[in-house]
Amino acid sequence: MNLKEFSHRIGLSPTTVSRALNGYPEVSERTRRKVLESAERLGYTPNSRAARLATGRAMTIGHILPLSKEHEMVNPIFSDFIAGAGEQYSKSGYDLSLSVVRDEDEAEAYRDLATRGVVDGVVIHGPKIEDPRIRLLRELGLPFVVHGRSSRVHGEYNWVDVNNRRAFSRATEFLLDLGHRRIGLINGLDGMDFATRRLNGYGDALAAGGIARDPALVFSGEMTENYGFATTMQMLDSREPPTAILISSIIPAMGARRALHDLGIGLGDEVSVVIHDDDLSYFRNEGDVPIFTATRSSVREAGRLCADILLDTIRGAQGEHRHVLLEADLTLGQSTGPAPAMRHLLDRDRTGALRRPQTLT
Amino acid sequence: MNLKEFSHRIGLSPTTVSRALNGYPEVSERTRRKVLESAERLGYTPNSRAARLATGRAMTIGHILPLSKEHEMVNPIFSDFIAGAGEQYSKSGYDLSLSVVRDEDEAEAYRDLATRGVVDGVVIHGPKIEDPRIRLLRELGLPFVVHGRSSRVHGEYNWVDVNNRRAFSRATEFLLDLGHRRIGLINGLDGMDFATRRLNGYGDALAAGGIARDPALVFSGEMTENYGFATTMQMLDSREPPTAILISSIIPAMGARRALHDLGIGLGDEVSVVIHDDDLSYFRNEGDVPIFTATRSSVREAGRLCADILLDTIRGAQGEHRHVLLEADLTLGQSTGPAPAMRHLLDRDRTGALRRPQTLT
DNA sequence: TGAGTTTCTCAAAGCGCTTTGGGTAATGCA
DNA sequence: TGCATTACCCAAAGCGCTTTGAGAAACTCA
Repeated sequence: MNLKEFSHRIGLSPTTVSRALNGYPEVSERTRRKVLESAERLGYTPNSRAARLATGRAMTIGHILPLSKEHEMVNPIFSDFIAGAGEQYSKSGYDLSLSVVRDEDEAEAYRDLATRGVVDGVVIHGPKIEDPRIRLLRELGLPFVVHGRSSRVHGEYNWVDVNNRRAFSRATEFLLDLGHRRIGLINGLDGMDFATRRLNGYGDALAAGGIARDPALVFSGEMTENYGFATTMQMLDSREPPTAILISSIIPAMGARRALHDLGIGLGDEVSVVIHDDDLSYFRNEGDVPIFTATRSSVREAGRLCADILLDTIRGAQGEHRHVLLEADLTLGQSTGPAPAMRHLLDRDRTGALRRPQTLT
Repeated sequence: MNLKEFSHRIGLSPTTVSRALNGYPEVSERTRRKVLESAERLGYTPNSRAARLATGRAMTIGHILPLSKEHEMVNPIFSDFIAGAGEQYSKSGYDLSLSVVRDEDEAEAYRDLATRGVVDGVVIHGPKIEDPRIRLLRELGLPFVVHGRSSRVHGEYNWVDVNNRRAFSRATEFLLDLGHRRIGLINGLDGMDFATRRLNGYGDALAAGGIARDPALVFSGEMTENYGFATTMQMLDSREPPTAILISSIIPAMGARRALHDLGIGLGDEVSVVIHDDDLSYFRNEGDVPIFTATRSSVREAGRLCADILLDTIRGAQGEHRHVLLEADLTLGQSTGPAPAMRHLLDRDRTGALRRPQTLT
């Protein structure tokens, strides 16, 4: 049923019905109630395609998911972020459009969304240093918000980010305080802005502690379980293995744990691990004492915040740009302990003795 | 720039331009080429909002992601499925619309998509036994495809599913052949169709092997890492622990492995594990010898297939329904070995001796 | 060359909504 | 009661495309 027929049936003009449905003040409350109720009863819902053409608004937010040919990876945090953002869109009557494209087509995809007029704004995921998408979207005049930030980009833009530098410097400091001197870093892909900030945070703390950075202890790569396994193996197999490792996500941390177990090295005992925990719904680092000591920041919450900011921007809060910098809290888990100071003097115990919950506070 | 202006600029009528762009035969190849090239040069792209209204097609496929209040979980396979499906949509010029809703609002969400006319078809995720969504979509007359199947639903519909029953009976048989007699099952949520089929496959094989099913060895729940950990702990802590465990996904399998390690029980040695592996991009069960023995079926491929079928249906292949039943291949990994036949006679070795790669074939 | 075909092009009528710019009925006030 | 307000309601003109029905131009072929 369309508006014409519906309004005719209930004895009103299309104008009045449209106004009633869209909350315009020119219609009496009594009429509005009547219209709403009749719509419910007769099962009338306005056709969005027509409304979108008439208003010029798409009532849709775009997200682009680029897949590279080499590592055909979907970022595991993507689904939780989307869940958070999508929740907010629904509340505001917006739809979410997801475009899956090859990464070399990404710029074209944004351009396409803009000129086809199918979205009112977009979210930029996984910004790199000096990310070209920001400039592109400015040119296109399409509202956007960045999940993360992009260093070396001039000018203001909307973003929601975790204080990655601070989180990783804190985590490193914490390990230093425990007496660790050789600390590994299993980081995200090189060039990703967040990875750079984390590396800087790690560097800050080491420098403050008067410790030279050892390139052999720093890794960057796609954050898979196997990546965590392989890098941990490599580090521990070296002449001077670390006594502690920082890991950028819980997924490679699972791999790191596997490596430790395979080598019969006690986690939180012989080797300490601190992770960054995005609080993924299917992979919670929880329990009375969480498995991992972690800097935590919910990516789903970040999704909600991004959505709110973007919707505000679209609804006319022109001019000023909005930023949210989330501080990650450091939560103590079972994966950290004092550095085994005498370790290099002892024969390594490879029986994989049971790790006991820590009593540190 | 709109069609009117563009066509005027290049000295043609809007009709001709539209036909040229949409591949109608009434326009000469020379003209078409000229139009396409001019569009490229002048940066003209048709406004999709207008096209959608005019054609009555939304050129969009809907996916609904329900979140329940209790376990606010996003299925970890969701992103990979979407990546597969989205790839196909892009190729065919379709958009993907994702609605995040509370699960009690799910039916309403489908109804809404249909009456608002914003999608041409939808994909049903995670069907339950006798899933009401199938009937609803039939009533709404909205084309759909189910990722999975729904038992006890009458009549035909499009679906793509893994042969879960066969996969799990094979996996169970495999364990029986290795001499295991007490086999646990860590399954998906009760009521999910796939979980039921897997349970049946497990039951089939046990029955064929003349083994009684022990309820204490069967678990169902949301497939998180912690769930795998907790259930494994519980089983192994019992009077008669299993010597082998079947696990419905690699995520709880990570938890199971953690439990085994915490207890100092050798994986693939004292306790064998077979998983179902959805071949998630960030969680590959790979290596020369994969970590886990697994029944594998790529969920991303399932996404592609669902998309293809749905697009075909929308483009008019009326009448016959299409089904794809994927067979999962059983790949041997390091997590299985012969049942420790004498195990109950011996004092359990809790030193967590290093597991060595198996030589089984 | 001219009739019959084929090829290309066009004007105009929708698609189903929103929104402008009046109009009419109801209300308030003297 | 009469006039000015206010509260409602309506007809009609878009939004930018697609598509129909028909006309003009360009070819055939004898």
